[in-house]
Amino acid sequence: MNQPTIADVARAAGVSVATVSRALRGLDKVHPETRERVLAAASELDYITSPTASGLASGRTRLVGVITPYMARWFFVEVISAIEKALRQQDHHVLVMDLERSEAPSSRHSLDQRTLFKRVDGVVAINVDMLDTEAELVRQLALPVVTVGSRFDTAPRIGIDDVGTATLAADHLIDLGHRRIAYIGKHFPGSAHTRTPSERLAGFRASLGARSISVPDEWIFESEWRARDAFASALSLLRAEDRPTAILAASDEMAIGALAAARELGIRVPDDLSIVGIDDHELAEPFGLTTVRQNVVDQGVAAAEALLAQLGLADPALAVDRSFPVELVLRRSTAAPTDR
Amino acid sequence: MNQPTIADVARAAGVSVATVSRALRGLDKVHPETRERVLAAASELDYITSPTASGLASGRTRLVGVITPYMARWFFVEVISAIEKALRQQDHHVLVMDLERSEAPSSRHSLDQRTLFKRVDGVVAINVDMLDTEAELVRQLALPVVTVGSRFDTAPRIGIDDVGTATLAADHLIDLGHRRIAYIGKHFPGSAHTRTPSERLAGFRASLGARSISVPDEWIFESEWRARDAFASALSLLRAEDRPTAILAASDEMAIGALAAARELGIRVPDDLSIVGIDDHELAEPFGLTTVRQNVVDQGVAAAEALLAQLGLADPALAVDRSFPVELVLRRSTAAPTDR
DNA sequence: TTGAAAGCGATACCAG
DNA sequence: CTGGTATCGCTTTCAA
Repeated sequence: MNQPTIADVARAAGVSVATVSRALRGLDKVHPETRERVLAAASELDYITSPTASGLASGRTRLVGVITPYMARWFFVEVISAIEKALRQQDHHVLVMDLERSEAPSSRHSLDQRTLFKRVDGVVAINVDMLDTEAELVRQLALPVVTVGSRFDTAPRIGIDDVGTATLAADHLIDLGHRRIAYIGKHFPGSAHTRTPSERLAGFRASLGARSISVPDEWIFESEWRARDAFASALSLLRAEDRPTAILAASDEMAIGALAAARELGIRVPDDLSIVGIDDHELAEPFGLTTVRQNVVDQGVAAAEALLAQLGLADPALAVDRSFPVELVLRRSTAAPTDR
Repeated sequence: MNQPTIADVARAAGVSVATVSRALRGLDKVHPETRERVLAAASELDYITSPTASGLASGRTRLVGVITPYMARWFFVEVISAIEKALRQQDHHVLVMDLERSEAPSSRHSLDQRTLFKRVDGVVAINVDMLDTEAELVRQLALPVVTVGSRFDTAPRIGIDDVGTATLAADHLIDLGHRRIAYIGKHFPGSAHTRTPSERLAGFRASLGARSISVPDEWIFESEWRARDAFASALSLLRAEDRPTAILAASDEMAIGALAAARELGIRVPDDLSIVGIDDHELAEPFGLTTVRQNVVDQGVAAAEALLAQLGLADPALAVDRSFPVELVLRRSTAAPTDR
């Protein structure tokens, strides 16, 4: 079945294509009665505007690029999903660009013109540190940008206070009486995702520093932000003769890995070891993990709004930095250290 | 900076736009020397074909719609990520359409013409049962389709043998000596995702039936396929006076929920209870979960290939059903039942 | 092998 | 408020 074009609608409604275009897009300066007739004809014919044609003519594709260092991780997929749903409500679609290079986890793919030019109206960058060439490209294309977590030029940044979040978690451990605290989640050099990891580590250090508590370097673990790697780190940490009484993991996925490691070694949580995470991942509750909760959906929606605002499709006041609150959630993985 | 158009390249190379178009797309009937000149001019100018214009003229958008009942779940995000990467290598992009309706988990969004018409060249449907209207629409638009898991008309279907997979897991429990086995993961009526759940349940029943083992209805749990819900189900199951010696969870996420429930109740795994899952989720290894492994990346790549094949961009022989092997992975969550 | 020109299906400016 | 028409940038006959 051949799809009808705007000309068909015009003919059916007895008006010009120009009028159809206006009527359909809800522009003013169209007589209500005329609009009525156009709408009727359009729905009668099952007419749908061709995105390609309208894109070519208007220069807007209604497509938004979402750039991410990896998509298959809790925070990332949750936020992408929220962005996608929010944008779809405004008739926009998401083009995911996963920079992860499975063959070589520490390096990553880069963006090129082909990916961006005329393809998308704007970009949401989720916790990616743009390469110089990418940044240059984005600036050159003058694409509206919103970031989640990381920073880019003066683009609106949506996120949480990562330093404060980690401080909150560390303070909790200290308040319980812990003084021997390890940290899992320092980023690898050359990672595509560095801002959040380094800020959380900074928050951890700030908290301990404020109470003059010191941490040996071997207790600060570089780790990919996922359970598997944290599991390995925690295993080696907990097998050592001299082990900490508490672990702060920079994400719940890592905290759960640490939990599994403790379980593996027969170390009781929280009796022998306290573990605190950050995120409030779906598994945190079933596993009784104490954590600092952040609301990812809110952040995704905010990112979508900030982008739409820059596209002139939402209140311009929404195109600003927004920092969302976090909250300590006490469960059963933390307790006062046992004297020994 | 204004982006150069095909006319600029033509001028620079001293040929017509038609020739530029051919040369750039690698069509034959272009003199090697001419092509050389065109390519040089194009790269000199940093020329990039406008996807919108080329889309309008050719009718191909190089966009593929990926339809999914939810994107923020292990299997789904992993397969989407694989599809996206595979397609990007062929210069195609993915438009994710997440049908999940957060307000009302049991219902879902539906696709409409706006989403599909002229927007995408083809569709990959991941475990979605299409509504009649959607199916009708897709047929009407004559869009190439590939499915992962579920079925659609005669479209190539990529997946595993779900019945056999569940049978394999159940057989393992039975072989260990279990006769009192519960199942978590029956789908809710009205769910958007039914085929895999019902096939796995069928596999479970087939396995037990073959040995004349019966299961009380209360031991078959309806559950959303995620840890949280399985946790709740397992809790009520394990609190009962009369409880099973083993649980088969239709996915690892649910198995992990069950693991947490056992831990919560002080039930030892595998001593007092065996748990087996399906998937080989990232957390399966750290938690020592016995499971049936499926390779999701392979399936994603295969789906991308099957779609590209239908678009004439890959070996036509790839546009066929493909069933991938699964494998039982023994870990520490299963053992012979203890007499009592 | 190459070029000229007719679309592709809208948008948006300029008149009326 | 409505219509005519140039334009967006490329693809694709049709001729040469």
